[in-house]
Amino acid sequence: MGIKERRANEKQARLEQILDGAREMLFSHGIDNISMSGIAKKAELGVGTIYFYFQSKEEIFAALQEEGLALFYHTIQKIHICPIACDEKLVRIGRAFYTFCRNHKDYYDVINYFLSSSKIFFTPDLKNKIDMSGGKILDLIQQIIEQGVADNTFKQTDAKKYAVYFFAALHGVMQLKKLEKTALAQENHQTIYEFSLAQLMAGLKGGNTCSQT
Amino acid sequence: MGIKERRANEKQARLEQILDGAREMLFSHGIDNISMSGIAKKAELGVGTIYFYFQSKEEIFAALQEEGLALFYHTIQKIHICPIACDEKLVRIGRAFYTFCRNHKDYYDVINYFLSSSKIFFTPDLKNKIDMSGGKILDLIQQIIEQGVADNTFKQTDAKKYAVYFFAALHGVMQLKKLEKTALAQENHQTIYEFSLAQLMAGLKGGNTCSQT
Amino acid sequence: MGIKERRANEKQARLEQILDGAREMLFSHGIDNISMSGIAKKAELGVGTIYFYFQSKEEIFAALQEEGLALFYHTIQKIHICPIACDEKLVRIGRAFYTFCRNHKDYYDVINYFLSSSKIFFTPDLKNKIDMSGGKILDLIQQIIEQGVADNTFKQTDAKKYAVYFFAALHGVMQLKKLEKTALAQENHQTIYEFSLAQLMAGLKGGNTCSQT
Amino acid sequence: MGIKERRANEKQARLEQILDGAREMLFSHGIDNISMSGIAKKAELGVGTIYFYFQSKEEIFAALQEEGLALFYHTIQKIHICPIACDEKLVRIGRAFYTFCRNHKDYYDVINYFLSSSKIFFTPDLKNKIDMSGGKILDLIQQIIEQGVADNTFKQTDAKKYAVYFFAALHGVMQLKKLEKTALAQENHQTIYEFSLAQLMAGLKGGNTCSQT
DNA sequence: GATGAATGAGCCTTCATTCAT
DNA sequence: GATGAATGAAGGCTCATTCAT
Repeated sequence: MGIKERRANEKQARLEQILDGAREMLFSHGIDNISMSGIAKKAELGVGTIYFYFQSKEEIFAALQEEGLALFYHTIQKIHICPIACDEKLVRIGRAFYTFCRNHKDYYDVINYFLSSSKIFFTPDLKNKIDMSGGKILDLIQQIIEQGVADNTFKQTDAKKYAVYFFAALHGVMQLKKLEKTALAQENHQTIYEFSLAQLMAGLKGGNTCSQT
Repeated sequence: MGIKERRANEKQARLEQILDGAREMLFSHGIDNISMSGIAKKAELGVGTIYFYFQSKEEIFAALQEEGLALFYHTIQKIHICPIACDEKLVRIGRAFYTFCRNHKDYYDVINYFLSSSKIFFTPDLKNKIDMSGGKILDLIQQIIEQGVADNTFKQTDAKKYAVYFFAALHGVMQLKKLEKTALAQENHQTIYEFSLAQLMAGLKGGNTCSQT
Repeated sequence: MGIKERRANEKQARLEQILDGAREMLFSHGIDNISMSGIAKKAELGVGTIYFYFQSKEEIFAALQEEGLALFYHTIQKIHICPIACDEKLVRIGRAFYTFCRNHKDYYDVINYFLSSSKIFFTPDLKNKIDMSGGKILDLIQQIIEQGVADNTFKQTDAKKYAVYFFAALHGVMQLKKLEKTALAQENHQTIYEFSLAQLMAGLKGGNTCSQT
Repeated sequence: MGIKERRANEKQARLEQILDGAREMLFSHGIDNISMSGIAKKAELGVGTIYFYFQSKEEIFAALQEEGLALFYHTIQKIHICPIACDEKLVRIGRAFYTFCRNHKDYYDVINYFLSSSKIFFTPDLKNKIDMSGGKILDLIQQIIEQGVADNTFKQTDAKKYAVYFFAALHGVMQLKKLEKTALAQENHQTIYEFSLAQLMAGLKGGNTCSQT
C-alpha cells in the first residue's frame, strides 16, 4: 500500500500547491485578475500541470469558493458550540458574517462570483457539491433556530425557511454595501446591517421590536 | 424648427436602436457575452457609430440597468398610487419584485451583475446616476412605510432603514434561487420567498407572527 | 469687389479659426494626440468644415509647421537687423534656436514630425512650400556668413554649405536632448549645445579654438 | 543537457524568427505601418506567440533599434581596430554613418523614429538599455578623439563633448537629406555631408581649414 | 458653405486551453 | 506525470474621412 499511498499524498500535495497559488493570486490580484498562467507561476508549476489536476479555471474557483464557505462554516461552528443561548448564537453568527465579508473580502467575492453570475459553470455534480457546502451553513443556522424554538427562546416557526431567510437577508444587505456612497450616503451601512440583524432576531422572538435602531 | 426637431428625433431613434440591439444581445446571449461588435451588428450600425452615442461599453450597460430599474420603479409606482392600505402595497411590491425577476430575468441579471461584481465599472458620475435610480425605489418603499407608520398600520420604526432592509432581504432571497435545485432542493423557492415577505411584513406590524408559513 | 473681398476675408478668417483650434490642440495635447474632431471642437466648427479648408490632417500639420518656421524665422530676422557683428549674430541665432526649441517645444515637435518621419505626407507642391519656409532660415544664415566672409570676420568658405552645416549640426545636437538622462547623464545638455555652437563659430573664424569648453 | 540546450536554441530561434518578421515588415511597410498581426503573419506565428516572446510592440521596436545600433557599432568598431591614424578613423566612421543611413535606411528610420518622436515609448529600463546602446557609439568616438589628442593628431579638447557634437552634427546633416529636392535643390546632399565631416575634422585639428569644399 | 452622423478597417493586447515532447 | 510554447479568437476602442442634408 506504500506506493499507492505515496501517490495519493503527492497528488494531494500538488492540489494544495495549486490551490495555494490560486489563493495567493486571489488575495493579491482580486478575482477579476486571476489567470491560469498567473496561478501556475505562483504555484511554481507548468500551466499544463494545472490542467492535469483541474478541468478548468472555474473548477479552481469552485475549490476556492468551498474554502471560503468552509472557513465561514468553521467560524460559525465555533459559535455554535459555545454554551450560550440560541438567540445570542444567531446574533454572533450574523455579526460573524459581516466580519467575514470585510476581512475575507476575496473569499466573499468568489462566492458572489458564482452566486450572481447567470453563467452556468459547473457540471451538476460539482455544483451540487459546492451548493451543499453552502447548505451546511444553512443547516447549522436551522439547527440553532430549532433549538431556540424547542427551548422557547424563539417562537414557533419553520426553522428551515427562517434559516434561509435569515442568511439571505443578511447577504442581501451585505451586497447593498456597494451603495453606501451613493444611494445610501445618508446612512451608515454597518448600522443598517445591525438594524437588519435586529429585525431578524425580533422576527424570531416576537414582541414589540420594531422601534429599535 | 422642423429640421432641428427631426434631427433630435433621429438622434433619439438611433439611441433606441442601439439600446434595442444591446438589449437583444443581452436577452439572447446573456450579460457575459455582449460585445460591442455584437451590439453593432444587431443594431445594424457600425461599431464607430455606437461609440458616437455611448462613450463606452459600460455606458450601454448602465443605460440598460437604468432601463431595468426604471421598469421596476414604474411597476411599483403603479402599485403605490393604488387606493389600498400600506401593508397591502408593500406585499404587492414584494411580489412584483419576484415577478420582475422572473419575467425580466435579463434586466435582473444586469442589475445583479453590477451589484455583485467586485470590479469597478463606472465612472463615479455614472455610478451615482445608476445608484440614484435604485435609490428611488428605496425611497418609494420608505414613503410607504412612513405612511404606514403614520396611519398606524405599522409600528414605529426607522422607515429608511427598514426600506433598505426590506428590499435587501428580498433581493438576497431572490439570489438564493440558484440553490433551489441543490441546497434548497427540499424546499420550494417561491414558498421561501413568500415566507420571507411575510416575515418582513410581520416585522412592520408586530404581534405574534412567526408561526406563519 | 466688395463681395469678393468679403468672401476672401471670411475664408481667411475660417482658416485662422481652424488653425487656432489646431494650435490649441497642439499646445494642450501634444502632436501625438491631435484628432480632427478635437480640432473641430476647439475651432467650434463641424468636422466637415475642416475638410473644406484642408485636404487632410497632415495639411493642417503642415500649416502649423510653417507657423513654427515663420516664428523662428521672425526671431532670427530680428537678430539679423541688429547692428552687430556677423559672428555675434550667428551666436545669437544659435542660442535663439535653443531657446525656441525649449519655449516652443510643440512647434519643434511638429517640425521634427515631418523631418524625421519616413512617410511621405505631402504633394510635391506642398512639400516644396514648406521646405522653402525652412530654406529661408538657411538663406538668412547663409547671408550672414557671406557678410562675415566679406568683412573678414569669417574665413573664406562655402557660405551655403556652411549654413546648412551650421543649422543641421545644432539641430542634431538638439535632438540628442532625449539622451540627457541616459547616455549623456554625465553631461549637461545645454553645455554640450554651447560647446557645439562654439565649435561651429570657431570653424568659421579659424584659429586655435578647440580647447574651449 | 541535450534537451535543455535544444530548448534554449529553439527559443532563440523563435526570437530570431519574430525579429525577422518584424524586420521584414519594417523594411517593406515602414515603421508607421507595422502591426503586431502583420509581424505575426510574416513570422508565420500566432499573435499570442509574439506576446510570449515580447511584452509589447515597443519591445520589438526596441530590439530592432538595438539591432540597428549594434550593426552600426560593429561597423565602426571594425574601423576602430584598423591600424590607422585617429583622424583617418574618424573620417571613415563619418562616412560609414552616411553609408549606413543609405544602405540600412530602415534601421536608420527606426532609430530616428524614437529619437525624434515626442511620445514616450519605453519603460525607463528599456529606454536606458537602448540609449546605452547608442552611448557605446559615442564612447567609441570619444576614445578615438582621446587617442588623437594623446598622440597630438588632434588639438586639446573635451573629448566627450566633441564626440557628441561630432555624431550629432552628422546626424543633423543626415536628417536634412529630406530637403535635398527642395530647399537644398541647388546643392548635393552628399557633398554637404562631406563638407560637414571635413569641418568636424578640421575643428579637431585646428589650422586654416574653412576654405575647403 | 457648413454640418456632424456614420463608417469600418484597424489597432494592441489577453488568456483559457491544448498537445508534442 | 509534467512541461510550457503555441494558439487565435475575441475583446474594446480610435479616428481620418465621407456624404447626405
